[in-house]
Amino acid sequence: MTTKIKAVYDDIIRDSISVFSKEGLWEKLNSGKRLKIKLGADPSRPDLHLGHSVALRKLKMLQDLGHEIIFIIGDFTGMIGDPSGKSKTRQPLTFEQTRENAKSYLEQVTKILDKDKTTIVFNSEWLSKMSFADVLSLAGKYTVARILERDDFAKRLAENKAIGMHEMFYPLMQGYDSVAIQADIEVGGNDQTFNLLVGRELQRDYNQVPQEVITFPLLPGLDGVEKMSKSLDNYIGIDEPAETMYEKCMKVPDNLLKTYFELTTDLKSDEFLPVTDRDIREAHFLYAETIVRMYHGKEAVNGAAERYKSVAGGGVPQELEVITAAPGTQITELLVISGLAPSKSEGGRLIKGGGVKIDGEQIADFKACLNEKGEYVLSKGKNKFIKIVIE
RNA sequence: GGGGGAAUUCCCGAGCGGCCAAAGGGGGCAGACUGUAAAUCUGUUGUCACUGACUUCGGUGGUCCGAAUCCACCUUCCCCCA
Repeated sequence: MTTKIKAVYDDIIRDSISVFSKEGLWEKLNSGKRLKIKLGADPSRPDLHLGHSVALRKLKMLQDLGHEIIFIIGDFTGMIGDPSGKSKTRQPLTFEQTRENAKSYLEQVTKILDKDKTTIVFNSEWLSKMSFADVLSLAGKYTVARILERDDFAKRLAENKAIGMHEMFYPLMQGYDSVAIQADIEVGGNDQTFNLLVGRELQRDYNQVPQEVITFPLLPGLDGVEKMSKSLDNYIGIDEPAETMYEKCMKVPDNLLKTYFELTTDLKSDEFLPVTDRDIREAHFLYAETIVRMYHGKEAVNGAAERYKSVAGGGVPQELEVITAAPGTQITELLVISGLAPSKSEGGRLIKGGGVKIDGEQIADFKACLNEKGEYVLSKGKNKFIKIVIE
């Protein structure tokens, strides 16, 4: 057992950005106790992607040592709404929505984790019951100066951007979650370091053994600039179809491929480095295969690879979404119906720009219609295809 | 509590009574080139019945033949003083 613990410990130390503290982590892992390992989760619609998988894969290792993973859904904060005031469009979530989201969260998370050793809790359970006196007592444990140390607060202050009072409570609330569930370890992305450390300090204030904090690197997105996120559409979702996954894997920027191998696959460096060094394109194929195998199984790999190669060679994929329409329908309208364009104006622009094809023939006239009955393949750009049936 | 400034299309940011669907940049999309990559170059980036019409410049109401631009009130943010 000890060698197994050592292996997990070494693995975590190697792939994490920082651990507070290493000694504490080592001790707890060897204590023989079933540890409670906390991971905070976004209450809004969760679409987990490879960025999340970095931490999840480590949690799986800890699970295999027998420990319990506790996901805390931040529904209390979710019901209040977005604090930053920047994204005003974000609607506060209802109770039902948060429960619904939690279900889909669990579904996705168990693609990596063991369902039986995973618990989901909602922080409204304890946060909503706190009295004003409780809140003040919590607030009294921290100082304004220390809260302002958090770099995004510091930055916003320096740039004369607004910071809501309640926003200052977010780190405290998140930290209090650790107190409430008596977390032994908390993991998170590197950007969460401050919040995680607040939890550690608050636990001390509430006479608990402070949790060990492990932060993992943020996976850069497919754009190679921002961190991977759903809203920036630079992600590879762990729930996506094999074909989509394969295609997206091929789009990982060359200079990030090694990082992707390291953070999101089980391949050892001596398995992928020779390939990335020799032929980066070859390495992309290896990466795509590896990822598809991890999330869809071995059987899915060939189909996805074939589809990719066929489309890359200018071919049309076999299975397409089918749209039916009446004779005489304008192509711009078909673009909108099929979701290839957000509006007919945009569809018209695409046609004028030469980006729209019917059965491989570029469309020149943006007023063109499909008049004859039959089946057509409508395509936008190089890799968006829809089958149109006119009847 | 007092005084001063600001809010523009996905983002940043120009515009300060007609020539404004609104400069420029970023980002997005498409075309060329390619490895369905990067870099580069080109086009495009409110909607529709597309050489025209309609809706947009924080909100509401007003002035004017005409308002993103002027006035009033409201909302939000920033700065200075207390």
